[in-house]
Amino acid sequence: MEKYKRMLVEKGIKPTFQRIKILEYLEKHHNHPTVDMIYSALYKKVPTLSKTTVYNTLGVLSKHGLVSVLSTLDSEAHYEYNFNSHHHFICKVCHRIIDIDVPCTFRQYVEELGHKVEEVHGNFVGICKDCMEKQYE
Amino acid sequence: MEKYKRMLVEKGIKPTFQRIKILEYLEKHHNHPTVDMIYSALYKKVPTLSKTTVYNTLGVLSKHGLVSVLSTLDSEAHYEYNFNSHHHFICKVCHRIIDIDVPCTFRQYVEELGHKVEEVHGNFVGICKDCMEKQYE
DNA sequence: CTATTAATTTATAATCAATATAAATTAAAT
DNA sequence: ATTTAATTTATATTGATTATAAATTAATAG
Repeated sequence: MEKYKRMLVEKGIKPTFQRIKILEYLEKHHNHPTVDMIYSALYKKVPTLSKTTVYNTLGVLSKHGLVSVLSTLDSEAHYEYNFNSHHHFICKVCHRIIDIDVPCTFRQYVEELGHKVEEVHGNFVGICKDCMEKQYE
Repeated sequence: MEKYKRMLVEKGIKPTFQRIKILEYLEKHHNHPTVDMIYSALYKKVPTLSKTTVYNTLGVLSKHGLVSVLSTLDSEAHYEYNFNSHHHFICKVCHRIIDIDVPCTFRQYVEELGHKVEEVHGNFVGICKDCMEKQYE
């Protein structure tokens, strides 16, 4: 709790119970959750929680760079804790999102074109290893 | 017209007037349009066109690999004609999507992890050159 | 410690892109 | 020319997100 409270205060965000719990959830679960997943998971521990608060909090956290919104083609937005820069593999079969730890090699090139790059989103879309293997069982 | 008709027939898609016009629009306009943009542009020439048809057609075309859906954080989906593989720069200020002609260097690495890669989406998000220059005028 | 003020949370309603449905139209094939 | 199947269209519905306003909570001053 204290850890997350400090992180929020450092960014100038009022550390409410709900915000602490949502930030904690995202830091501990690297499952790229949707609003609904976060809400369902925290509802047990924070029974008064409302979905609007999850939306609001994710907005605040991402505005301050603590979390990122992923660029997926899913109808629901997926979020992740901003622990380091990496790419994603999105499986068309099981819909899992898998972290791919490669750096972006073109950021500087794009900056040299005159654009200011603030975020890099790299997605590989296809069929993940597990689903490929299941096809041949 | 004939060119687009042939492309559709080759893919086994029935070449209706609406589909030909939508494919033609996408091949000629590299503005990464939304459904609404396509509908508004074609409405003049195809007055009976309905938005549902634009949705359906884009679904058919992307299923057959003629067009791609972009991974943006926008509420509306953006489409593009599949002329070659490239990345995108998305401007937070003017919301333009700019083609960035760089290849993806990690596709093979991801394949080696055991995942089957079918699409690669690379997005740089930030402030484009034009908007950066306008800030200092 | 209490009261005041401002911010946050919550419940509810509204929005809007996308999809589902079914009737009307068109195209393909005999 | 007729039948059949596919496509288009109009309409209704869905569902994620946002807007609004009331209730609650947190921060601050007295």
